[in-house]
Amino acid sequence: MLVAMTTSISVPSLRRLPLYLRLLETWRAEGRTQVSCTHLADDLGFDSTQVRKDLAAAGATGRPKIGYDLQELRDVLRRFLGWDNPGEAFLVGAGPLGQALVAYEGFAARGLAIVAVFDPAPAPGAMVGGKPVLPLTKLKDLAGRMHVRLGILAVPADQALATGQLMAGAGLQGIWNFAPLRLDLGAQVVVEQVDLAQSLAVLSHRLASLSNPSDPPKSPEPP
Amino acid sequence: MLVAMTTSISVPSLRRLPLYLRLLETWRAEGRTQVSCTHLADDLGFDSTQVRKDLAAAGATGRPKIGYDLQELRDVLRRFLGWDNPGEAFLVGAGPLGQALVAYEGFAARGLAIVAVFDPAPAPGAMVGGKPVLPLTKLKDLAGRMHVRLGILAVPADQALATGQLMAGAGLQGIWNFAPLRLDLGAQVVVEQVDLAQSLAVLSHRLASLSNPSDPPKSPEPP
DNA sequence: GCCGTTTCGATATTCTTTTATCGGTATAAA
DNA sequence: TTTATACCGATAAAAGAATATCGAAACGGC
Ligand SMILES: NC(=O)c1ccc[n+]([C@@H]2O[C@H](COP(=O)([O-])OP(=O)(O)OC[C@H]3O[C@@H](n4cnc5c(N)ncnc54)[C@H](O)[C@@H]3O)[C@@H](O)[C@H]2O)c1
Ligand SMILES: NC(=O)c1ccc[n+]([C@@H]2O[C@H](COP(=O)([O-])OP(=O)(O)OC[C@H]3O[C@@H](n4cnc5c(N)ncnc54)[C@H](O)[C@@H]3O)[C@@H](O)[C@H]2O)c1
Repeated sequence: MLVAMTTSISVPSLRRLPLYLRLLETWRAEGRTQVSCTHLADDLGFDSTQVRKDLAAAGATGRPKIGYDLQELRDVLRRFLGWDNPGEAFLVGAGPLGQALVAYEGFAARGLAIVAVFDPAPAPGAMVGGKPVLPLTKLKDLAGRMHVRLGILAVPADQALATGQLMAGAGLQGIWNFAPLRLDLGAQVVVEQVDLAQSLAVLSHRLASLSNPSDPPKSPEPP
Repeated sequence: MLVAMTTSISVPSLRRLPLYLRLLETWRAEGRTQVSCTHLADDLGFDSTQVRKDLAAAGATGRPKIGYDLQELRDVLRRFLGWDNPGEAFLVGAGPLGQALVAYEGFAARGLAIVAVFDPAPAPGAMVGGKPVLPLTKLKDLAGRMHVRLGILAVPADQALATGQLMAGAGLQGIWNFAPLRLDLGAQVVVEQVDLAQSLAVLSHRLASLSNPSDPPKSPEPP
């Protein structure tokens, strides 16, 4: 067992870990066995010290001159994120977004397996991504029997709160919420919000200030 | 014309603006005409000072005791983000995710209109979300004639760089990239990354440290 | 075996972001 | 009018994160 961490990792650091992991997978496929913070930082445009801090926060340890063992670093990061063993998840909401999520094969590498799809009143025999669509009424029973902890919420915004409460009541401990709505389900349930509007806001504003350069976001003009 | 800002808004602030805007739209539908930072902060779990700063950075101005005029605040925020007039965008990649994005009606309220869909070799007459799917070869010509500035990139990761370069070459100034890959298209093109893995990492780690509480993320125990 | 180079790990500094505090203003009730 | 209250705006302090600096360790070449 690993020694307990004294300090918690910051959210910005946490969000960078998948970027490192992705690069590691690429390099592993190319046959490399060693990596250094410098390489990771160069490739991602970060500072090498920052990368080293992030990796250290995740529990990775390297050796001077050598760097990190690629395989070991990958395993440490995956274990730290809980991506080493497949976590089973329920998808609630079989709309276009839900269908895209079920079809996405990238989740497998992130320790996520969608094991059931729910919708309020599915047509009998309805399938999404090769999986049958089950009525919401079966959610609680199945969650209990399958010991599923994670739910993906992809229902219309006006249904999201009620559906989220239903999922929490069914015993799901984490909810990945794609509805554009802040969910408060109490301290027992971990809610992570996916908000495209936030990302779009950054892009829109940069684009707007590009054509209307009253507010230069970053002017790299050497003096 | 507004007076030029001396200081740029921070990305965290920028990302919070859509949350305010969403709440404002809700309250506007309920008939409210005035809002205060306190209300916004309470509803979102933020600090009221932080909200006030964000709104000020966006150019909004309120009045003591009164708060902000809801309609005016909404307009200021939308104008600041460039969401007041519909920006036209091309969608490249008509896979499941692309189809979900085309079908999404929430973009209209964020000043985004997908006006054309592209794929490498669409079947003749192929339609997605009521729009014809055009071959990639037509992208450059159409982008020039329609003066489209924004592209949404939803192609497989191994195609993303080449496709992104194609889009940049066609004159698109902003690219909203959904492929799990860091795109570097030079300083001319604004690239905003949508990375579900980053969001999932936060959720996974919180969920993992929930069942293995060696690293309590936040322990709100009053002394 | 010695030396230069590379890279980790730790510490320190700077920058950014968040939170707290205070003063002033407008409204409504007394 | 006076007074209480709610709120904005500005300034200051604190916390947090990014960047810079330094020492130590290990490998390869001489
Ligand atoms: N489609 C996108 O690209 C996109 C982008 C960003 C955010 N979102 C958000 O994701 C959510 C889903 O998007 P969508 O386009 O698939 O929406 P949608 O409205 O087209 O489909 C929602 C699905 O949920 C089902 N549903 C309705 N009520 C339900 C309930 N109470 N419990 C379970 N299922 C229920 C519906 O039957 C439907 O199949 C929405 O909140 C949307 O705002 C979507
Ligand atoms: N589906 C999801 O839920 C999801 C989630 C996160 C990220 N993503 C990412 O979004 C992207 C698209 O996802 P998807 O599930 O729709 O992928 P997909 O592979 O199923 O579909 C991609 C589409 O792009 C088209 N395409 C292929 N090469 C192209 C090219 N050179 N130019 C233009 N179009 C091309 C294909 O014909 C196909 O229609 C992928 O990079 C994926 O990793 C998807």
